[in-house]
Amino acid sequence: MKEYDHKKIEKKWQAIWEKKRTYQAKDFSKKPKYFSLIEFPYPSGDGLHVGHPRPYIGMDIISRKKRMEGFNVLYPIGWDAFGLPTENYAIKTGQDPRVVTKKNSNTFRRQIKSLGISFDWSREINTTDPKYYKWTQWIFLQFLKKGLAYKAKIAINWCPKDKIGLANEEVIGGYCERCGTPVEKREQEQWMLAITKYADRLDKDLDKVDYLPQIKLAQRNWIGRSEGAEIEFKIVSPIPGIGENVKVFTTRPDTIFGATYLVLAPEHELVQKFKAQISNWNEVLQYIAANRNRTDIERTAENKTKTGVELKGIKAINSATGEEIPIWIADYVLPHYGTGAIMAVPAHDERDFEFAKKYNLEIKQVIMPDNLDDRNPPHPDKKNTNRNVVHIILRDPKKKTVLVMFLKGEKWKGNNPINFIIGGIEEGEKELETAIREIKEETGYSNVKFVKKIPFETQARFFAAHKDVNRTVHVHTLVFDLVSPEKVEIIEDEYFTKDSHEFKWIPYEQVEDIVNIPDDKASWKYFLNDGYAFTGEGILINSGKFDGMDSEKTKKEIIKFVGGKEKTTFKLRDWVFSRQRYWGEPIPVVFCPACAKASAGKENAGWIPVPEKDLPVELPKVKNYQPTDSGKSPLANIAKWVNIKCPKCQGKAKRETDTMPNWAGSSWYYLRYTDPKNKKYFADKKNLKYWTPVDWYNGGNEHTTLHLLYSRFWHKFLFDLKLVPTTEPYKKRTSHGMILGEGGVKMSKSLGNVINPDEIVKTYGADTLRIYEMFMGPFSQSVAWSTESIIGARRFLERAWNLQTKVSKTAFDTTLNKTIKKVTEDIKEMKFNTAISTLMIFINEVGKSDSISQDAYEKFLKLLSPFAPHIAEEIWFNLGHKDSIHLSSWPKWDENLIKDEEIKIAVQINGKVRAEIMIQVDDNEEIIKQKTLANEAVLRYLAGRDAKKIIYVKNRLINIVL
RNA sequence: GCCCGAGUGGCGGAACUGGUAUACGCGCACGACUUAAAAUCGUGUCCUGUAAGGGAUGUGGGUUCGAUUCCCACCUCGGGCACCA
Repeated sequence: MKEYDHKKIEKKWQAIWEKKRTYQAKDFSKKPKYFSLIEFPYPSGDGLHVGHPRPYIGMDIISRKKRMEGFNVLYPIGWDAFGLPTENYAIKTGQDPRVVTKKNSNTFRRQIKSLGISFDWSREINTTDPKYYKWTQWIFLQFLKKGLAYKAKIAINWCPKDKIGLANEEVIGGYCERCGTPVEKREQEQWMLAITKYADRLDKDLDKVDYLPQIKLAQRNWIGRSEGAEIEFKIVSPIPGIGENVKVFTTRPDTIFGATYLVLAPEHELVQKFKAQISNWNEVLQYIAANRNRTDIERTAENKTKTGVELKGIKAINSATGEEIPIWIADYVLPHYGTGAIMAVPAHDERDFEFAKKYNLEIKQVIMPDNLDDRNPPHPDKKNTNRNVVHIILRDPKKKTVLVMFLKGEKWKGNNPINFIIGGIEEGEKELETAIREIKEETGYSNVKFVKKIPFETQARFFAAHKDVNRTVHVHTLVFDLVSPEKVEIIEDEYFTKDSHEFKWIPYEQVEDIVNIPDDKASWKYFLNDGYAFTGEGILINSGKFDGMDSEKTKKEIIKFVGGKEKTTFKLRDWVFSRQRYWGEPIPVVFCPACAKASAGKENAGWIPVPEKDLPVELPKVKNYQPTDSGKSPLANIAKWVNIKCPKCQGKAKRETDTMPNWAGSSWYYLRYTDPKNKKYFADKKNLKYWTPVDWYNGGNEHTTLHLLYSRFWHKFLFDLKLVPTTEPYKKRTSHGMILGEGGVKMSKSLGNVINPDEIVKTYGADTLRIYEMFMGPFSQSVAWSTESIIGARRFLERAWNLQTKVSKTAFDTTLNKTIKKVTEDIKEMKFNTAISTLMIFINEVGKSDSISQDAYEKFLKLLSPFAPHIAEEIWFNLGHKDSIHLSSWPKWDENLIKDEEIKIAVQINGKVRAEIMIQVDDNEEIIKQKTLANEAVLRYLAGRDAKKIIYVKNRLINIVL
């Protein structure tokens, strides 16, 4: 037998597979189809690093297994090649990005091919190929036709020195990434895609797909559905002027009685409308200006303190109470979310609370928490009673202690309440009177001083054991200071005796831990922190006819009461689809001034689509790739290209010089794979029908909100045009973890810790690299690279290779069948690391014997083949086969052969393992108990004691409790 | 600040649905083969203790006969998002 020579073997089989088209997907087949997809790479100038292939290998294993299970598998690849890095390289070196892209993708292709991944290379696509981007442009025209593409003024990041718009990624801490100049905001006309029109469906249809739960959650958070109401508030002014209403959006209409002021975004149109009525207009203007010029640096430096200015001279009317409330502008209210205006409810919203504290605005509680005391919950069969009560925080200000009451007695069943001084408010009595009376009667202290009432009331429900009734109480908390310690005599009654209570002075810092009823915990916290916003649901107070009702259940009624309407809003914003850059798909429209005049006032007036027959609008060659001084794409400099006849009126017109973002080409690429060479359609309907949806899409976590959402949006749009057969593009989505550099830091050129797979392939072979990358850790998590550890993967393959000298009889039935089962199931769940360790265990087992039967060896090779395709194929042919192992059938296991007859189980005493015994599988409990109690070690531990309890877990362990 | 993920030997990691923690691999130590080295093969390898035993899954509590796994609080690391009414 020859030595294992990975260099020879791997090159040889790669050539043969390519020649025989082993991995080509066939359009239409009797076999069931399977479409597996990875995110196609961006061919950067740095070439491949070892992190790139991890997902490709993972999905390769899935795809290869699916092929062996009889599926017609489509596993394609291409290049997502438009975008910034190549363009910046072009600007720096003056090289044509087309040339650079070609060079880079050639390198990538060579490197990926050297790994033996079963891509169908005959379907390779490239987003920068005019034959491809013709269809990207075509889809854009469909958006335009349906009114989902529109122009809008949008603030962009602008570097005043480079005179260039910057991507968020190029802004580092508020400064331009390349020249360090502070970045400014600048308004620019941009093409937008109305993804928000699909927000609802993008959210709801997540129910239909099989994505990892974190991925669904991330998408849902990004879309940010929120149910609430739009409510109008009237604006009034002593100076007669325009009568206006302002619409606010709120998710908490139930708190409207507590709306003590109104806040508009500084950009809100009504601010300008009331210019004449606003008496501090200069101050307002200053605030607006400061806010507009504020760059990201200043915002971060500002440390989140909220700022704002009152619009003096105008007021709003709270639609629920009819009271006049002040109006403010503040930048914590965003112009593009909801209606750009809010009703502020400081008692029940954290931001409003912070703002109200800072500017001394009224804070009015309208919801109190409904505290169910779960230590002493109401009894279902006891009488319910209602009471108003005062709780008294009696402080000794000199000693910094508080008087706390410990209830004693058997009736509480160990759940004795520990609380402040409590007293029921009698008919006709004031809170303050009750408090003073109770202090005197219960504690004897007669010289106390009222400090304040805590403006936070609560409701409590509990079983009052001392009176044998259920109570629902409305709690008012008052604070008193002890002036001097003299006492009068305590008044005892039926319930209040010296034996039923004990009072202790407790230091401030211990109060929170000692007091054990929720109301006192809450009011103490409120007292200590000088208030906080209670944002939960509860019982309405100070809310007119709604008092006493449940806040959650009353929302709809309150909306009706104030004449508002229910409304759902989303965080998701429309997609800015223009870039003033060279290296992207030209947006296929022209601007015609004559047509603009004719259709003035209409949306997109003057913007005429390029006729579909004239697509693609090819990207012309330019001399200079730098954007123009005015911030336009370098395309604007090519008069010959820009000036064109209007396709509609034949008048003088100019081409749009904006290009598309690089998310465009990747929003539909998976569709092109089904029919990559079609000249008439982006893909034939028959092909789409057969191949879509993608059965399994694996990609990076960083793409879960942008790319994944954008492509779902495009797909749904195409579905609405009846151009694709499914509502969702991807049935299943998983994600992989990054490969980090040695020591767990990110691999990057600047750190000099990038590992090039070429080196590894040369030294150890592609199969070794594949095994190592799949073995190093769980596929979904980041793992640090370790060149030192690769050798283990190589040794494993060599052992598998060396078995060729041992082929004869030994069958390894049990081990083999266990291995088949485990590997089959692990691959399905992407547990590649444990699948490989199972294969290693098998090899170790066989290594102990002199021989292995050909049948067992072949089954093992089949299991190995998705992971290490070259070596498996080579041995397979050495064993006499004439057809590829990769087209053979996946082995099945026999459940009967897996079962052991005799097994070892653990014997625990009080939960600790003290011995092991051998049993026959499925022995009954009696036999096992006998065996256990006969065991020497067990007897030693029992030392004559009897077992209180014996727990037997079938075929696993027996636990004796003493 | 909010959301998500993670924390287990010297290192990467394993552990089904709550049931013998540390599989598999790296490294290390010893042994065999060799003139020698490398490679290979074999044995050992959580900590502590002579042993019996005791202690370990980020920390502290809880539930349970039994917790890496479930609950509560906290700490650390990684990723994402920035005031979303």
